[in-house]
Amino acid sequence: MSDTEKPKGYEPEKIEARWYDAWLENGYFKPEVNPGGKPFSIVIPPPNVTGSLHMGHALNATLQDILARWKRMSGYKVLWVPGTDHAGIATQNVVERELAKEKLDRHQLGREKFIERVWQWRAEYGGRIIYQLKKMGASCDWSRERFTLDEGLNEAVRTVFVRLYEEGLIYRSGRLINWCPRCRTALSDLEVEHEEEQGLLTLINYPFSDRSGHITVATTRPETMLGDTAVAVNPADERYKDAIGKTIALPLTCRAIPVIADPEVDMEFGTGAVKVTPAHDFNDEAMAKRQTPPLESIKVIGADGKMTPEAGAKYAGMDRYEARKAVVEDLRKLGLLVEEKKHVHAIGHCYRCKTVIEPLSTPQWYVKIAPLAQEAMKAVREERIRIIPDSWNASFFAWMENIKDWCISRQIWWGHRIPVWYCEGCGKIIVAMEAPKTCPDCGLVDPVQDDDVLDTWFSSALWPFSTLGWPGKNVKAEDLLEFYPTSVLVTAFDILFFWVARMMMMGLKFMGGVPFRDVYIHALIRDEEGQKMSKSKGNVIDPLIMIDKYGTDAFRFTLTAFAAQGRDIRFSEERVKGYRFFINKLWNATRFIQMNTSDGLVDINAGSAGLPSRWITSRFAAASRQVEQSLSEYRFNDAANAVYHFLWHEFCDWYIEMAKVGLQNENEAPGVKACLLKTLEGVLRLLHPFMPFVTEELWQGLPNGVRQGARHGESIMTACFPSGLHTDEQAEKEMGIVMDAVLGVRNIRGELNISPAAKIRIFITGASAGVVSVLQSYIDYIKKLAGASEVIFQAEDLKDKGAVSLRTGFTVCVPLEGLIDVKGELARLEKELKNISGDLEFVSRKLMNEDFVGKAPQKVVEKEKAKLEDLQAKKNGLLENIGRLKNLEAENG
RNA sequence: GGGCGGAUAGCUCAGUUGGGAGAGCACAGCCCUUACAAGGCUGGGGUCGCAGGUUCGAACCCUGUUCCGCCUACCA
Repeated sequence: MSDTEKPKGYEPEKIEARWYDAWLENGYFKPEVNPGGKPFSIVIPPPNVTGSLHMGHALNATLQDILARWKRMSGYKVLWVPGTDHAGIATQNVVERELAKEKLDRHQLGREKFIERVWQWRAEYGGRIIYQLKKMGASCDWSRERFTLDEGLNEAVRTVFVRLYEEGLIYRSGRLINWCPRCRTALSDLEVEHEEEQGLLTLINYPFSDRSGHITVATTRPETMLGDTAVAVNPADERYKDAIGKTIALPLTCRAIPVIADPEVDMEFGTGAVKVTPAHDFNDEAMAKRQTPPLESIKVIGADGKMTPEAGAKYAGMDRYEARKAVVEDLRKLGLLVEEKKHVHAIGHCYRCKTVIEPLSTPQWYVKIAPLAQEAMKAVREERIRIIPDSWNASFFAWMENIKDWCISRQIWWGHRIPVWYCEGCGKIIVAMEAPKTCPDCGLVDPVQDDDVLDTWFSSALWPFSTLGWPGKNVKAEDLLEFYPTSVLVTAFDILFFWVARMMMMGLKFMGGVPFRDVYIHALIRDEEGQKMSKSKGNVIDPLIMIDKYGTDAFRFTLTAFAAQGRDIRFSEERVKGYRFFINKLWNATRFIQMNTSDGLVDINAGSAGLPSRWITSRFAAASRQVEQSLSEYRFNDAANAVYHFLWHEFCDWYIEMAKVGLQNENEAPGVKACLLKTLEGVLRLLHPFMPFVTEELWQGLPNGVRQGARHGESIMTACFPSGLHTDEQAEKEMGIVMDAVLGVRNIRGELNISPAAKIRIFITGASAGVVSVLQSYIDYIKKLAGASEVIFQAEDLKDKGAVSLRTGFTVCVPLEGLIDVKGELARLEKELKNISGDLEFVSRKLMNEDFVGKAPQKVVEKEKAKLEDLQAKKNGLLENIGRLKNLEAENG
């Protein structure tokens, strides 16, 4: 597009669409674009196939893309592996809901048909989130896209399972697990969400069998009393000393249960006597095991959350909550109910469907986790893995140190089938990569495979190496050699334990080395009130709507500028608007430069660079260093702010304004044009990782020969990232003097409301020869930026009546020939005097303090001394001028 | 119960080895100065939650405390 056609405003929808496909077609997302570079790799946290892009994904993808693009531009061989997660329970739930609409359930359909349905569903809707990631500009290598249920990943899963089993790190147990009666599956500890709820503590009298009275127990779950097999008291509890060993006639049943002693019983809580239901409570189960002989376990609640026949004919078939009411009512009728008091306690819920969890005894597979956790902790302790920000280390270690064995079997159909077979003849358990034809022990044919599938996180734990081809028969195993370990994992803290810790364990175990060097934990995005976004609260902001309204680049930049470490993000649409304006600024700066450089040939190496050009070049160097430094420390917001400030407040506010002067000057113009183009080209490259689309669009519009950063191909994506540039202290110092003079005049204008249209004369006094020489050289710039008709240097003694501004090393005076508002100016100067006097007093008191002068570093003392001098000079100047104005006021009566 | 994080301008937030506090937005004043009014210039505004301590010097380090949020935990 030529500059004459370039619209005045930036219109994202017109330009963002066309670049992504071009990048993709040219293979720029593949590591092969930098064949000789050092590898830099990231695996994406695979979003659920069921999902659609939310704010968390958007932030996550943006940060990864910034790193990927930055490293790619810096010459690294970058691989960003994308993919999705099969999300067992969540996906199965979705498809089951679809079936329900057809008045079907999965059992009617049968396992095979049901799985087919899920794959069908996945084919239809599973691509949505991928499309959305592309819309975000994610530079993933889509040719390497993976799915956690891929053939290759399945091979990895089976391999890991078999090896862990053979090493005794996977075992089967029938102990209590967390059971979701709605999903009808076991859950790991992590998949249970605890929430404080107002409940009831029910006190019940349990009569002794010998009719010698009763013992009162307290419970939050009265219905489980039908499965009680003991009442426990603390052996040290004087109140119940005589009760130990007695027998209780368990109400509503015809069973007798003993009173036992257990040191874990809290004497302070409730009545100090606790009913023991080993089949439905984790504590009670442990207590039952401690007894000799172990207590009996009676299951009164089934997998469906309904009472079993063992609960007694009356209650069998009742829902557990219905049974609770019935039990309490029946006890009341028997006169055994003492009271029900309000009681706040934490209740576990299924993280997928929020149903209250039921501890249930069913055979499940577990990973013996402690040995694996040890290795992961060691890796973090030895800094082979860095967690950033490191405040997460504490949480990580706290969790890892108390970690319990991981229940990995799930009673659902959608997932990796457990590679275990049972011989129906001899009961032999066969764990193998492939289905065995016969039982190795008894020779019976066709052992039956375990019905269950593995926890989704089991396959996710292998993601950093399974996606790269491990164990590698028919996949690109060379990726594994080249890109493992990955460079950094970018994720939010809510899956630190679910996923990150488990990847560490599996990576260390099976690859013999860490899966990633850095873990960058980014913020969670909340709404403007600081609430977690959730569909039920209705406060969800859809990233795609933001993109439609403001463009991907503005949206990405907002997320980046918000992404300070260690803090959650309160998202605000206003900020997105602000950053759209920023892009507009860039757009128009480019427009200006193109308008001024399109007149024939521009020699990019032309001219000797004047002070403003040397200055902006130096500032660009500083900005790019800041960006690079910040990115290397994952300080994304600092990086974004550095480039924002440079582009807007240094390049646009100062340099472009000064360039307008330089362009008028025949001698300077070629150099200024070259500098404008070079700086613009550089800042586009600096900005590209943050806002890929607009930078590509504008960069492509630059004249040939300017795009010097292009490494190969013709895209900013593969151009060099600005690096290793040097600042120019001398230029910055001199420019500082010029800017100081301009700011002085502007201050006077602003404060005295002098119209910008009014051209004024400026006097400069009290300047050293050096300062005069600098100001003299750039007099045209000062005139332009300060709106002056004339700049006059005068030795001393201002006879003109005017407004003054005391600068560092000189004074600016604007004579107003009679138009001056004496009172206004007097007020202005007195305000200034007050400020300066305050500062001066503080500094001089500091310097009079012997301790300060003696103990503070020399550098700090010197700085304070210089400050004192400057303030003193300004104060004197102010006093002098205030005196003159007062005389003037008196003369005028 | 344990742990972590936050409390800084009206709002949202920066503040990286402790050297008298910054940005964006909002606000006020003056300007359509031909890149941009989605803009320019100028300005007002904070006892850095509270109380102690360390230090020549504390938003920053230490102790205590209040409020808010989160994670974690088998007190029935």
